[in-house]
Amino acid sequence: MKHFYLTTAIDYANGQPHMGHAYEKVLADVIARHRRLCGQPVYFLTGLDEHGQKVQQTAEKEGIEPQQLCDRVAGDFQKLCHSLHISHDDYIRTTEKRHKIVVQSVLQKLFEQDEIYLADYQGLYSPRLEQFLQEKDKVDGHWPEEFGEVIEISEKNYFFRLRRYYPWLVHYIKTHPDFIFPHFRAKQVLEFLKDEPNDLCISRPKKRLAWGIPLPFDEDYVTYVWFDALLNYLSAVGYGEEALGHYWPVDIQIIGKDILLPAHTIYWPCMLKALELEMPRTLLAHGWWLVSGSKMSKSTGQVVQPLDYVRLCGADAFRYFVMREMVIGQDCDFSHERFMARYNGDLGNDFGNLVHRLLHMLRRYCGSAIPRGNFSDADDQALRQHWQEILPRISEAYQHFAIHSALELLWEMLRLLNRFTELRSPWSLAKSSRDEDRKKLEATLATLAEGLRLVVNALQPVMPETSRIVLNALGLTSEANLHWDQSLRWSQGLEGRSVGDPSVLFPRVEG
RNA sequence: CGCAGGGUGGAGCAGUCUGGUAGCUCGUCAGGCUCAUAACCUGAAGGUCCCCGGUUCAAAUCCGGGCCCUGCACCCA
Repeated sequence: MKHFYLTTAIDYANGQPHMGHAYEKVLADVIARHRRLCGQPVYFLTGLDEHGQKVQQTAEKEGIEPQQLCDRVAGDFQKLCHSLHISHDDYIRTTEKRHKIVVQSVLQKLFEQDEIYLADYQGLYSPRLEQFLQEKDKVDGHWPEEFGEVIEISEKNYFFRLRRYYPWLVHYIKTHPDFIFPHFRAKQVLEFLKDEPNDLCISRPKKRLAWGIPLPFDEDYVTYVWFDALLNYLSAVGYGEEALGHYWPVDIQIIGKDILLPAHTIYWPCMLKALELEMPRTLLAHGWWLVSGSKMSKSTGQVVQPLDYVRLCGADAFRYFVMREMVIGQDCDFSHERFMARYNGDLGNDFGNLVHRLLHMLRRYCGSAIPRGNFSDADDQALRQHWQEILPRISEAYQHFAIHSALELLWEMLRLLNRFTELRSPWSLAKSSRDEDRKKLEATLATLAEGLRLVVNALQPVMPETSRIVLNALGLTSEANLHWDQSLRWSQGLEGRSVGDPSVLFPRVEG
C-alpha cells in the first residue's frame, strides 16, 4: 500500500530556527497526524539543506568547517522539532551519503539523456563578494560601495534544459487545479510563466564554491544548491530503488510562499518530468508570520522571541495558536496580546476550565466514576444534533487544510458544553433528594464527558499531548489507536470508567 | 507601469469560489450562577461589509471603474 507521503521544505543551514520554520512543521505535523488517525500509513519527511555559498561563507567567518556548522544547525532544528512534538518519520540532511548518491545518479542520468549541456555563462561579477550580480542590485543606478570592482566575466557552466518543458509546464498547471494550493497562487505562477524562463544553470565552479556535491561527469564543478536540495524529496524515499513506488508520487509538499517560485513550481516539476516521474499531488504554499510586536518590545526593552511561548505555555498551546490564527495561504500577525488572548481565553477558560469543572463534579457527585446516562431531554438532543452537524464539517476542514475552521467548530462545541452545564446546573441537582434529579445529574455529567471525549479526539492532530492527558483523565488509555470516524461517534463507551483528579491544563498566565 | 493579496461594528478575523434577513473572538455595559483556572452562562449597545456604477426579485458575495494598504524573482517558512 502506498504511503501518504508529505514533506516540508528543508530548512537552510545558514540561520537559526524562527517562527516560520516552527509554523511549517506544525502544519505538516497536524496533517500527518490527521492522516494517521484516518488509518493511512504516513511518511512525513523534513530535513536540512546544507550546501551552498552562504553556508560556506558563514563557516569561514566562524572559522570552522562547513560540516561542523551544519551539524550544529541540524541539532538546533531537530531540537525545535522535538520541542514542538513533530512526528516526522525521517530527517534528511543533504550532506548525507544517501542523498549525494541520488543527486549524482540523477545528474548522470540527465546528462546521458542530453538534458544537461555545457555552455558559457556571462554575467556581472563582484570578486570581492565572490558572487554574481543583477542589474537590480544597483542602488540609484550605481553599484554600492561594498561590491568593490564589478566586472563582466564569462565562465563555462552546465545547464539543465528547462525550456524544453516550458509548454508542458504551463499546460500542466492550467489543467491541474489541485496542483498548487491555495489556487490564487497558481495564477501568480502562470503570470510569471508568461515570459519563457531560461535554462537552469546547475553547476558552480569549485574554484569559487567548494561546498557542494561534485558533478559526476565533471569534477571541477559542484551542484547548484537548489538542484541539490529539491532532490531530497526523492533521495529520502529511495529513488532508483523499488521502494520508491511505496511513496511516489508525493501527496503534499508544504512550503512557504517565497519558495513557490521559481524553485517548486518551475525547477522541480521540470526536473521530475525529465526523470519521467509523476508530479507532486499538491504543493501547499503557506503565508508568512509578521511580527509587529517588535515596536512594543523595543519600548519595553524586551525582544519577544515567538519560540519563547513554547517554553512559557507549552508546545500544544503554541500549536493551537498558530493553527487557529493562520488562515492557510495568507499572512498573519504574531503579537503577545493575541497569543495571550488565545491562551487564557480559548485554552484556559473555554477548554481547560471545562475539563477541570467536569472532573471536579465527577469526583464530588459521582465518586470519580462516569455514571450511566439514562435521561434525555431537548437540550441533550440538541447537543448531539449539533455534533452530528459539525462532525462532517470538521473532517472536511482537516481534509482541505482549513485547520483554523476545524478549531473554530470545536470551540463552538466546547462553548455549547459549557452552556449545557449551566442549563442543567448539576450543582443544584446535587442538592435534591429526588430520584429523578439524581438521574438527571448523572446523565448530565455523562453527556458532558462524552462531548468532551469527542472534542478531544478531534483535537488530537493539533494538540496531541493535551488530548492524551484528557483522554487519560476520562479513563481511556488506548483511544489513540481508534480510527478517526470510529472515535468521533457519539457513544456510551465511557460509562463506569474511573476518572482522574482535576488538574489545571492551562494555568492562567498574566501579562 | 504591471501582476498577486487585502480593505467587513472599538480591536482582530471568518464569510466572497457555489448571490438570499451580516457571523465569530476579544473589548464595553447590564444581569445570572457558584461545580470550576477572578471562571462559566444570559442579554444589550455597536456595522453606509473602502467608494461609484451595473446585472438581479435579491449583492459583502457576480461584472465594470476608482481609491488606499501589503508583497513581487541573491538568500529568506
